[in-house]
Amino acid sequence: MYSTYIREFDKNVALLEEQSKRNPAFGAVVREFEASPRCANLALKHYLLKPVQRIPQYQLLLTDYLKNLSEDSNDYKDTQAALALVKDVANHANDIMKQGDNFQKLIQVQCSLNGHREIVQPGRIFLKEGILMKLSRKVMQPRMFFLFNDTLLYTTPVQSGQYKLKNMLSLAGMKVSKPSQEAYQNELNIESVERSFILSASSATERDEWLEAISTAISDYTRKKISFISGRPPEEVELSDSGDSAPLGSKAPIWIPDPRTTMCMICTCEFSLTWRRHHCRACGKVVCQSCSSNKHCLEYLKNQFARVCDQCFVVLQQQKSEQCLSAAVSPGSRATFAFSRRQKKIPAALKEVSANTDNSSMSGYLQRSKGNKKQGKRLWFVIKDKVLYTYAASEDVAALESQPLSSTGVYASWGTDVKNSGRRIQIVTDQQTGQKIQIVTALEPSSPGKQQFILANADYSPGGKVILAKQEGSPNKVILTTPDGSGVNQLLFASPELAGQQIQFVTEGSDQSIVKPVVEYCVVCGDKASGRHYGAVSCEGCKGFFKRSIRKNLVYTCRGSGECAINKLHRNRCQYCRLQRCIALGMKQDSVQCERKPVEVTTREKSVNCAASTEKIYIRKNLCSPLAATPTFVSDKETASDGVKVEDVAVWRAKD
Amino acid sequence: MYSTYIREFDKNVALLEEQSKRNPAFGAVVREFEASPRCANLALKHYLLKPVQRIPQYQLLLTDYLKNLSEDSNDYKDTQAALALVKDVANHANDIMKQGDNFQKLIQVQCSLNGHREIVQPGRIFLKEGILMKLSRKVMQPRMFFLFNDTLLYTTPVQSGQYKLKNMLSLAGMKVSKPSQEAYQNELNIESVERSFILSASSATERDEWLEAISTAISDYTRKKISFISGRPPEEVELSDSGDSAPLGSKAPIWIPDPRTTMCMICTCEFSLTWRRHHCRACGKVVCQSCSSNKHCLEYLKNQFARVCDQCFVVLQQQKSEQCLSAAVSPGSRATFAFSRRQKKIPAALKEVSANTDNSSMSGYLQRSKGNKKQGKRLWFVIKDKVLYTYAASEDVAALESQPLSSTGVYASWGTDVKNSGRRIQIVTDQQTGQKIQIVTALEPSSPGKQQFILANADYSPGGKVILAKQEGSPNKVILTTPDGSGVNQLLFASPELAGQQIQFVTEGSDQSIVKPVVEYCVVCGDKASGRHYGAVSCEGCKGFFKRSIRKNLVYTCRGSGECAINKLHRNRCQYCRLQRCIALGMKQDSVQCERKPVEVTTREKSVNCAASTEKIYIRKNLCSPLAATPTFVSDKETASDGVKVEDVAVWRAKD
DNA sequence: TTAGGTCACTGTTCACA
DNA sequence: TGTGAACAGTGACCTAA
Repeated sequence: MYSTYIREFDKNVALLEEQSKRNPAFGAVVREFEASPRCANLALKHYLLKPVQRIPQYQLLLTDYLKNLSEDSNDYKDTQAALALVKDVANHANDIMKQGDNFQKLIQVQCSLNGHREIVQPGRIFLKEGILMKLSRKVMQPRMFFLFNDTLLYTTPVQSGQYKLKNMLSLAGMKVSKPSQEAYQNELNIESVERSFILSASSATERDEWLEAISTAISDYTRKKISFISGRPPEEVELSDSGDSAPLGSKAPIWIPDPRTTMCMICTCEFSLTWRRHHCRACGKVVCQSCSSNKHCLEYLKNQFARVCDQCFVVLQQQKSEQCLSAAVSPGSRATFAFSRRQKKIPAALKEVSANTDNSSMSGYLQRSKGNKKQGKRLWFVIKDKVLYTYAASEDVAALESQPLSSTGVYASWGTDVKNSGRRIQIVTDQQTGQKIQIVTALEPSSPGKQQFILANADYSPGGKVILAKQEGSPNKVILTTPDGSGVNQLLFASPELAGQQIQFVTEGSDQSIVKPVVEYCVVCGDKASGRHYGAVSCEGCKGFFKRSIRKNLVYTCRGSGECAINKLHRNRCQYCRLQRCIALGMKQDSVQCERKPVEVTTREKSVNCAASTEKIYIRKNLCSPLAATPTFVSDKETASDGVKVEDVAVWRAKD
Repeated sequence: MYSTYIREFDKNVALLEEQSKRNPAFGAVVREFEASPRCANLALKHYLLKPVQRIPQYQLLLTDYLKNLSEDSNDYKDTQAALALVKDVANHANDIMKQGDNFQKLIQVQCSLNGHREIVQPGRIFLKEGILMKLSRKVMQPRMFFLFNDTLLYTTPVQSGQYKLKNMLSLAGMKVSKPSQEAYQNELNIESVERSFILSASSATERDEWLEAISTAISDYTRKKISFISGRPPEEVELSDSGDSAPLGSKAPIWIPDPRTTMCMICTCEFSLTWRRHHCRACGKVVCQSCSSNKHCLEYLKNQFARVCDQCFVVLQQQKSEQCLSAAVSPGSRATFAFSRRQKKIPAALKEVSANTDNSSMSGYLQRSKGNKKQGKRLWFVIKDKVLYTYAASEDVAALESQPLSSTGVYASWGTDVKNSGRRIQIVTDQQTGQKIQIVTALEPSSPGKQQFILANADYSPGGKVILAKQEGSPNKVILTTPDGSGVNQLLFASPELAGQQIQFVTEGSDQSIVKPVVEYCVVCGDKASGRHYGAVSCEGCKGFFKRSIRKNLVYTCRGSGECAINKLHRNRCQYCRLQRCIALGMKQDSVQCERKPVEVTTREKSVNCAASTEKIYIRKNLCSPLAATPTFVSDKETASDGVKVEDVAVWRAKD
């Protein structure tokens, strides 16, 4: 059914279009349907294509899923089995498709031969046909040849479209060759067990094509025959790929905007909504948002940042990293970096540069990780003249200026591995603004029992320096001094474990009154609570969840038995149980107020705009192409040469 | 090659044998060879069979090997892979073999049909052929039938082995059946889209065979078609229409939680994220959010509301509507309703019931449309004993109780079309709680210049009734009386325009000198006042609001038409109207003093803000967002629009 | 009395997933 | 489009002018 569907797709889409035109009422209904929200701005044709896309999509998805699945996972085996199944189906469909075409051709050949000869044979594949002139006794006679994977039919044209079979030449033992004399550039020799002849094509090109086709067929056939009889596998053929050695991003990509696909070319996810479609600015592929969450500077864009797909991102990072190392050798040069939004640590490359170059500047997005929090805000970092600046976004660079470090009201945070790294970048945040950040140089501990860090000011003036010192025996305390000793403060940790995290600066006198952090935990999920919300001590997450649930009057269902564990990690797994727990633990529905914003006209407006965008037109327009029908399958070279782009389509091979 | 080899095997072995006999010398060589030690006493044909045996043999060996291999073994994975490979090959060969036979058959059929018809189609499988007698006008005529997996060919025999194609009957929509009368045991009926006939087989057995074959083919085809189109695996259960007459929702559905599909089973949209997957609680189908936007009470859930798909929703509504009408006929029974979330008007059914039944109760979600506002909040309404209650959600029903109408502190609101409808449901809100709502019956104006409405109490006792009357000439005034005349109140509108909106009840005696009730209420919102603030009796909320607004010199905008109702419940909805009302009702801006604490230790940051507060800084994060951009605010500098985060810089100005 | 301030607890926002 | 960290607004309660 799958292959039949594909086979008839062209015809059916054409029919739909024709009828839509011919019958205005019908056309209107179709358009109306397409305009309905459920169509998500896609044309009906598009949905007709869905069943075709499904199988390759499943295969890709499962492959990808399996790749990311640990072998211990419960799903692993099932996924493997599923993949095998889908592959089977895909292969089967592919086989059927190919065989369908092939059989059709075989039948056609068989019918065009005078006298019933069984040309149709399982395993026989049609390869090429054409008229060649047979040279005999200086007389040229037209002969029709049909090349199959196991045999060459030698026939004489008799009447329009009919041929008389003269010989079935087995490819076993056949030889083809050019004439020894270069002058006969249209000729080729065929020697077979049954008979041999000299043939002339209409052109040198045609001759070469025949030569190529026949000799390939012979060698394939021979190889298979040998392997079949001997039981050994045939020798591997090298798959050479012509390497384009230009670095990625140096040239504008040839966009691959196949409008027919609604699939991300990396993860194969469906993006029914146009806004989820993106182009990788490096390779041009159509990708979804999550497969192109990174930006990278691209050479051809004058090192401006642009969305790239995850695959290109890795390559680009690698390229830049290499560039950067060479930049590090020659100080004064400028390198620009991009880091993944999800990147949590300072990349090695950045460390490298900052250690080696004194005057060079660099910048990039980094995650600020504060204390023991997993993830901080993504900020734009600039290192310039030993000062590290951060900005909310790269565009802010001009707007903000660095300010000298103040010794009061300052929070310092560092990683737990500080003591291991003699000299590394540290970030100190001005508590008041939360914005300006100065570079801190951590010095080698001057004595074994003492750790010391210098918070340096931008101008490195003595007045701007602050020394953080830690002493053995008092794990909760860190001394904060200015180099001239004018100001001495104590750093009091709530507990020794916090040493590696966050420290609060208090003045000398307030030693006794240790700031006790009253950390409360969410009664629903155990996450850190942000206060009492709707009647229960809870975290921001559960607060928001409860509010949304009540506001929208949502009713959830549990996929399990209504006993799902709700904890920080799994609270999002079951909304039903989470809400149950919220209510059970005292959250009051009455406490949720109604929305403050009464009107939400804007969303409608937005969607209208969206619908009017070019992308919709784009999709439709291109679907009209007659080629649109045969996308998912690339059965063999001839189909591919028909103009279907191979790259953007799921390709798999049938085994022979 | 494998399959070709198998195909030809018999022929070749026969050939070998024949030639051995016919040509004694050849026979002798063969025998000699077979006698040689290398043949190990096996005949040549045994060795010819080897290549055929090889694949199944490999499969058996590998299966056995794997069985005896521990999973830790190095070979385990390789063996698994090898086995998969060999199985593939075997299956492939098998397929090819089968298909070969099938194609041969298809070709044969095609050739036996007069006129070239493309019978050979990939995926088409030959199933059965034979002559059946066609009964028409009591004349029996022989007809040749060819059954395929997707179609039934209906042909007339013309000459030896040739047939004339009369119809290609698609199996889609075809039905076969036995005649109703048992006497016709050789007959069967075929009904198809194209045509139908009564056929007679040569025997009861043959008839049954045909019946079986065709019906199996039909169900297979239908199943495949459904599964192909829907992307779901075919259901195990027969798709018979045999009416399961139990009403929808009376039983828990058999869930159809097929994890493989990413498609909504109604609109076939793709949902790549699991949260978009829903189950219809009535039929169990996996559906998307938009195809299950409605909830309906389900019998098996004790009439609790649960998400149902759009299809079920329609059916359930229909069911309920029928139930309800019968309920209306027999008062005292209870009917429960559900209305679409998007439904904005009271459904006809609800009106019907409320008009006809006195004691029946009903409930459902309705949009409350107030005054000239387009859309209000969606609330759960319950009509019980002529009283209309509203709740935020259906779950609240148990939590709230109706309270008798109080004549003090009550706001009434009605639609502007009141005078046009002689009798309709009106809603009166208790200002204090904003929750309890009583039914109001609007009576036909007793006299042209007089409008009268009755606010009925829950028990319909005379004491509970209040009559609202409006008189020509005094648009700002509405008389409020009890039927017995014991209490007469005046309804004073702030202005005539408010007539359709909000009215405040004051007691009769307070006409001239308004008697202050013990409890004072905020003139702005009607909440309990905490005293006189900035010149007006107001609550803490409005006090604080006014203070903040003046201090920060905030300018708000109304998203409506500047006539938002300001009451306790909704005062936060529109800051613009709230402030307007504050000013209109006498709050003096001059009474707001400057901030008292200019900050000491706490913050340098705050002092910055404070200094700027004279310049009236207001921070709005979402200024960048096009949605939030409101015309009243003017950003101070052009730099702000440059993509710089505006939060730190934006200055908001009053428009005048 | 009626200003002011405080801060727990509402609300909304939006990057991210 | 749900989530939740972050931030903005509200108002009950308190102090003090």
